[in-house]
Amino acid sequence: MSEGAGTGVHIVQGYSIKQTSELTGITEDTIRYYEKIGLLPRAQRKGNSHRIYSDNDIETMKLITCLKKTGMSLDDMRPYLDLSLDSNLSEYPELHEMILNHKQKILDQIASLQQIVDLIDSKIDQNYLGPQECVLTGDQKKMPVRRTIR
Amino acid sequence: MSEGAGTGVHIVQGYSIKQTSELTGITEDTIRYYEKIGLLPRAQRKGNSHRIYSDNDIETMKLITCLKKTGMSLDDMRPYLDLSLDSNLSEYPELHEMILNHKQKILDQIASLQQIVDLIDSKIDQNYLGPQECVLTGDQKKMPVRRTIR
DNA sequence: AGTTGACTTGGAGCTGACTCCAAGTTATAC
DNA sequence: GTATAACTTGGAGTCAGCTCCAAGTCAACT
Repeated sequence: MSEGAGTGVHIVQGYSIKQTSELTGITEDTIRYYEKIGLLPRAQRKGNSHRIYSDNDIETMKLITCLKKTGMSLDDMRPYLDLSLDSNLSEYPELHEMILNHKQKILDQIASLQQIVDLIDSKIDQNYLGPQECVLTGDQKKMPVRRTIR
Repeated sequence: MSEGAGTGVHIVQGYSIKQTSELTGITEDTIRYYEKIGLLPRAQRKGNSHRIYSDNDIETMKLITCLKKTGMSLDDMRPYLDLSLDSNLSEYPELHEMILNHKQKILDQIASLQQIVDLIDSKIDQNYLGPQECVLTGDQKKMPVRRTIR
C-alpha cells in the first residue's frame, strides 16, 4: 500500500502529495493552494511533475495546522514558518521583534480564552457575579485593514 | 456632542447605533449585519425606524467581540449569547453539555497557544530542543456545525 | 421651504481560505 | 496499446464575515 511494495523497488526518498496529505491531515488541494500562495515553498518535483515532500516539509505543515488552531491567518504565520526553517533568529532583529510582538498577542489571546472559561465556569456554578468584561489590552484586532487605494 | 446637549432634553433611554458603535468598537454596518443574520435580536426602534440599544445589548456585543478574539465563528457563539441573556443554564441540559464541550475545546486551544509561546521562547533562547509537535487532542477543528437550535 | 445629518433598507462587492473541476501528462497494469 | 490511477495546471465557485453604496425617510435647524 505504501512505498517498497511490488518488485520494482522505488526508493523515492520522500512522500507523495497523497501520503503527505494523510500524514498531515491537510488535503492535497490545500497543500497545492498553500504552495500557490507561497505559504509553502515550491515543492521539489520528481520526473517532470509530481511533488515530493520531506519530513521537514511535513513538520512545517503540521506547524501550519497548529498555528491555524490558534486562529492565526495564513499571512500572519509566514514569519513563524521562516522561523521554523531558519534557526538563526537573532540575525534578523526585525523578525525577532515581530515574533515578540506576536507572542504578546498570543498571551493576550490566552487571557481572553481564560476569561471565557471563567465565564462558563461561573455560569455553570450558578455563582455568576455579573459580567466581568473581556478586558484585554485595548483593541488588538488584526491590524488596520489598509485598503490602500481604490 | 452626546445626549442631553442643547435645549430640547431628549431622554431617549438607550443608545443610538452610532453611540453603540463607539461604545463597543463594532461598526454600525457590522451591528446591522449581526442583526440581519440573527446573531443579535431585532433591536428596538424609536419613532418608526432608528434602533436603540440598552446597556445589556452593549454587553452582548462586547461578548461577541471577546468570543471573536478567541477565533470562534459567529455561528458557534450563538449558544454563548443565549447563555448571556438567560441565566438558567441547568434547565437546558443539551446546551449545558454543549457548553462544557466548548469549554474543553477552549482549554485545548489554550494549550495549543501555550505551545506556540513555548516554541517562540525556545527559539529566542537559542535553546531549541527540536520540534515538539502541536500534540493536542486529536482533530478538533470546528465542531459539527449544529444548526438545529433557533 | 430647503438643507443637513443621522438614520433606514436592500443589495452588491470584497477578502481569506479553501474546494472543486476540466483538461492534460505520465507510469504502471493488464 | 489501451485503460487506470496518480498526479499536474489554471481557473472557477463557495462560504463566512464583513464593507460599501444608493436611495429613501424623518426630525431639526435656518
